[in-house]
Amino acid sequence: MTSAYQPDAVEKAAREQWDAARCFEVGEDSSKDKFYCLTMFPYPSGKLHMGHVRVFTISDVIARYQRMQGKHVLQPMGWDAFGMPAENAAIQRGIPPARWTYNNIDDMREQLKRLGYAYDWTREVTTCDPEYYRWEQWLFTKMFAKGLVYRKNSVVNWDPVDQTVLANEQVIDGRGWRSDALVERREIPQWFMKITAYADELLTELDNMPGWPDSVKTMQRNWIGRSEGVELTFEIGGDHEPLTVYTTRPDTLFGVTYMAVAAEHPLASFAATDNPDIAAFVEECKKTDAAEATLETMEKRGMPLGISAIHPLSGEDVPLWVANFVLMSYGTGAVMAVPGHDERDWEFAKKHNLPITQVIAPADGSPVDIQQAVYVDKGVLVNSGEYNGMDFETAFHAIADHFEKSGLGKRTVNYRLRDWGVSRQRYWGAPIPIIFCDDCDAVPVPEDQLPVVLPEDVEFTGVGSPLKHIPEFFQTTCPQCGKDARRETDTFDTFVESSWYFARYACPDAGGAMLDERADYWMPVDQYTGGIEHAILHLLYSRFFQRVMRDEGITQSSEPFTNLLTQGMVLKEGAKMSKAKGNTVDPQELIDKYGADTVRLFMMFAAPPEQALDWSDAGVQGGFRFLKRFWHAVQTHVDAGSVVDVDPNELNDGQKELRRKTHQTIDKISDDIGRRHSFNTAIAAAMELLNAVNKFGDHSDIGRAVVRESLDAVVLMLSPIVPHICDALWQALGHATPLVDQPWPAVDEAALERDLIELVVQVNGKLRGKISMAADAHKDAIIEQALADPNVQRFIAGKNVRKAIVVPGRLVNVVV
RNA sequence: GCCGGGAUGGCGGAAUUGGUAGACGCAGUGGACUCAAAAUCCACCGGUGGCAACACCAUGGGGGUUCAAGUCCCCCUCCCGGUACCA
Repeated sequence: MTSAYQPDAVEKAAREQWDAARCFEVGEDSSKDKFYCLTMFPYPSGKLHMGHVRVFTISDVIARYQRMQGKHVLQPMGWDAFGMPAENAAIQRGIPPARWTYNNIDDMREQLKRLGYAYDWTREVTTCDPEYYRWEQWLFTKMFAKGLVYRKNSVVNWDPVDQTVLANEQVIDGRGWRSDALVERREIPQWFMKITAYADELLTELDNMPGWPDSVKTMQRNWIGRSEGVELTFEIGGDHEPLTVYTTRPDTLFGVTYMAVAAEHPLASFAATDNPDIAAFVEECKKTDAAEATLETMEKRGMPLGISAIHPLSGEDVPLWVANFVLMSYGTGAVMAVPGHDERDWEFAKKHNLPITQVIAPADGSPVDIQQAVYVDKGVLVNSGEYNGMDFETAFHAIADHFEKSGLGKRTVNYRLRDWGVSRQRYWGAPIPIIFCDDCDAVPVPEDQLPVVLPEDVEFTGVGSPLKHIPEFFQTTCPQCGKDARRETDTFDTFVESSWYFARYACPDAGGAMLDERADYWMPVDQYTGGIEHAILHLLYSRFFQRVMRDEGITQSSEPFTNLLTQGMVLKEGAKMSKAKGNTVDPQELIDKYGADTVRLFMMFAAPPEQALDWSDAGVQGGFRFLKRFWHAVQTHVDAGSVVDVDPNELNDGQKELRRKTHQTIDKISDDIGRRHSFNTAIAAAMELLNAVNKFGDHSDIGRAVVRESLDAVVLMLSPIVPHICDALWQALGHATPLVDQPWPAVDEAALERDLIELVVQVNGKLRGKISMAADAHKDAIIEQALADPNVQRFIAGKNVRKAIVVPGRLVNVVV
C-alpha cells in the first residue's frame, strides 16, 4: 500500500531535519568556492505577499542549485525596517512604529520558515536596530570629513494644512492625501551625499558588468546621463548677476529667442516686487508637487519679466520669462530657449507668440519650414553669422573656443544625475548624526557618541516629527566648543540602510567596525535577485555606497552585485500589488491548503522570473496534482521492490529511449536552472519526463532499473524548487545520505546518442513533410529523400527546384 | 513628457543562435471507475473548410528584409515599471 501525499507532515519533517543539522548555517571556508546568494530584503509590512514569495523562491532555487554544484552557499535574510508605512500604521492604530515593525518581523519570519527557504538565520539583520544604523551614522561622519556630504536647499512637497512634508506618493492630483489641501513646493535645507563625485565611475564600470541585464544597465546609463556641452553666460543689464546656462547644443545659440528662469529665481523675485501679476504667477508656480513626471507633463506656463539678457554673440536683447517648468534647485535655475530646434521650446514659443528662428538646416539641403514643425536633428548652421555652413562638430568647437577665449563660458561635462538628498523630515528612520551649534555650525557627532539612538517609545500623530518635541533627544552640547546645541531631527532616507546591508550580512555581529575581514570573503554578492522597480535608485545607491566603503578602506570590491536577476512584478488585475491599492493576495491561505511546495512550484511554473506575472488563483491546483502524481509514481515504484544494477549497453530500444529522455532532461534542466534561470521550462521538462515514466510499461528488472534512474534524477532536479517533498521521496528511494547534501546529477553523453533523426521538409518555407535520416547522413542524400516525399512531390510537380537549403539536424527547405 | 520593458489559443505560458508556432499546465468537452460524488485514469482541445488525407488563415496593428520572421529593421496602438520623499 502506498501512502497518500500529506504536505503538512512531509514539510514539517524536512524542516526539523534541516534545523537539527543546521544545514544552512555557514562560516567562512576558503577551501570551497563561495556563492553569496541574496534577495532584496523585505520591508516588514505585515504579512508576506506574493511578490515576496516569488523573489525568495527564485533565490532559494538558485541557492540550493549552487549548493548541489558544490559551492559554499550563503543565503541570509533580514529586514528593511525603517519606512513610512510604520508611521501610517501608528497614525491609524495608535501603535508606536517600533512595536508595529517588530511584530510584523516576528510574523513574517515565521512565514518564511514555513516556506522552507535555506537561510542562515544566525545572520539576520534588522535596520532599525541601533547596532545596525550606528555604522551608517559613522560612515556619514567619515563622508562629512571628506566633503562627500553637504547641506543645501532643496525642494519638498509642503502640506499647508497638516504643516508636514509629504512624500511624492502622498500627493494625489496635487493635493495632500489626508488634508486634501493643494500641495506647495518649498525649498528647505537638507543633507546631500555627493554621488556625482562617482558619476563617471558608476557610468563607465557598467561596461564591465556582464552579469547584469542590458535593460538595467541602459536605464542606469540614461539616468546618470553624461553629456558634453558648454556653460555660457548671458549678461543682464542693471545690477543683476549674469545668467549662466548649460547647453549641449551651442550650435543653436543664434536661435535663442528667449530665456526662462524658475519661479524662485532672484530675477523673478525682483520683477515681482513691483508687478502684482508676476508676483501672483510666481506664487501660482509653487502650487505643484515636485515630481519630475508632474513637471514634464503639466501645462507649460510662463510670463514675461520685462527684463532682457544680452545675447553673447549677436548682442541682441533676449527677453526673460519666468516659467513653471524650470526648477531652481536643479542646475542653475535658468535655461536658454531655442524654439526652432527644441520640442518644448517650440511649443512654448507657439503658445506665447515668441519668435522662432531657424539656425540649423538639414545637411542634405532639403527644405524645412520651422514655423510649421520643429527641427531637432543636427545639421549645418544658417543665420549664424561667421558660423554659417559649419556642421555640428565644427560649430560646437568654434563656439566653445570663442567663449573660453572671452572668459564668458567653458566646455563642461554635465550629468543628469543629481546628488542624493538623504534628509527626511520623518520620525521612523535613522537619526542624521549632526549637531547644530551657533558658533561651530553643523558638527558631526563624534564616534564615541554613536549611535545617536532613535527614541522608540513615542506618540506619533502624523503632524510633524515627534523628535522635535522630545527635548531629551534634541537638546545637547556642541562636541567642539561645549556650548548648548541642537541635534538634527531629520532622519536618513531609508535607501541609506539598504545601500550596505548586503555587506553587513557577512559580519552581522562585528561590534567594533562597520565591516570586518569576513566581508572580503563573501563580497561581492554572486547572485542578487529583486524587483525591476529597483533598477535605478536602490541599485545605483548601493553601487555608490560600496565605493564609499571601499575608499574608506573597509572593504575591497567596487561592485556589490556580480550577477543581477530582476524579477518581474506580481500584478493583480494588471496593477502592482500593494497595500495602498488593497489588491494583495495572501499566500498563507494557499500554504495552509496545499503546503509550501505547491506554492513554490506554482510560483516558479506560472511565468519566467523576469516577466510580470498577473496573479490568478486558478492553476495552483494543477501544481498540487502534479506533486501528488510525483509522490504516487515514486511510491508505486518503491513498493514494487528493489532494483538491479544494469549495464547501459544491454538495454532494448524502449529502455534506451527512456534513458535518453532522462539524460536529455538532465541536460535541459541543468541549463534552464543554472544558466537561463528559466524555472518554468525546467518544471515543464520534469513533468514531461515523469509523464514518460508513467507511460513506460516495462516492469522487467532492467526496465525498473531505468525507471529508478529517471526518478532519482527528477527528485534531485526538482529539489531546489520543491525541497520538502523531494527530501521525503529521496529517503523513500532508499538513499541513506540526506538529499540536501547530494550533488547535482550528471549527464551521460553516451545516453544522448541516437542513430536516426527526424528532419522537417519545407517547400518555399512551408512545412510539407517529415523524413527520418541517419544522424550523419550527407546533405545530398537528405535532399534526395526530401524530394522523394509524396507530399513534397505534389508541391514541386511541374516546377523547377531552384535550390534546397539544409539546416543540419533540423530541416530541408526546397525552393521552387 | 522622458527612460526601460511587454503584447502568442478561452487562460498562464513554450519556441534558447532567423529554421516544425502553441511544449508543459489550467479551464473545458467526451469516456472509464463509482449507487452517487470527489479523487484518479483515458481521449479530444487555435480558427475555417474537408469523411479523411490535407489545405488555407493565425503570434497587438501597418509596412519591409530573407529560401525561411513570434524572433531582425521602420512606423503605430495599448499595457506595465521607473521618474530622484512608496519600498
